[in-house]
Amino acid sequence: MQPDPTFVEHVLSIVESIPPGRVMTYGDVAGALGSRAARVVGQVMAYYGADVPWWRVIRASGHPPLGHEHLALQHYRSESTPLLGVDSDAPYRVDLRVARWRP
DNA sequence: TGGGTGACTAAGT
DNA sequence: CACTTAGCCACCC
Repeated sequence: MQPDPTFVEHVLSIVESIPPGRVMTYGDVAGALGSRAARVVGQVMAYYGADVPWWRVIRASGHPPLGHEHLALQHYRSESTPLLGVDSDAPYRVDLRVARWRP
């Protein structure tokens, strides 16, 4: 059961176009497709994101996908992605003001 | 055809 | 700054 690949292909294409050290929000990816289906982008990532740098796609709040915070953090430190709150015990978050990628 | 779902977002408390 | 509410849209049964 394969959904229409058009939407998925576009999502994956955009995610792959995000350079290291930069991130995009789900809403931005959806907007790049001319749609507002931010939630669908998340669903696509959950199922097809295995082969793309999914950690470069985060929420508008700067928090990484739930359940993958630790794994995402490893990638962020590896790519020198701007992080906030990493110095404290509280959950970290990406500095969208700097790391947000604008095509 | 219709209703439920979710790796979301923006606005209000 | 953290939690709640309503609105969204494509996918699935």
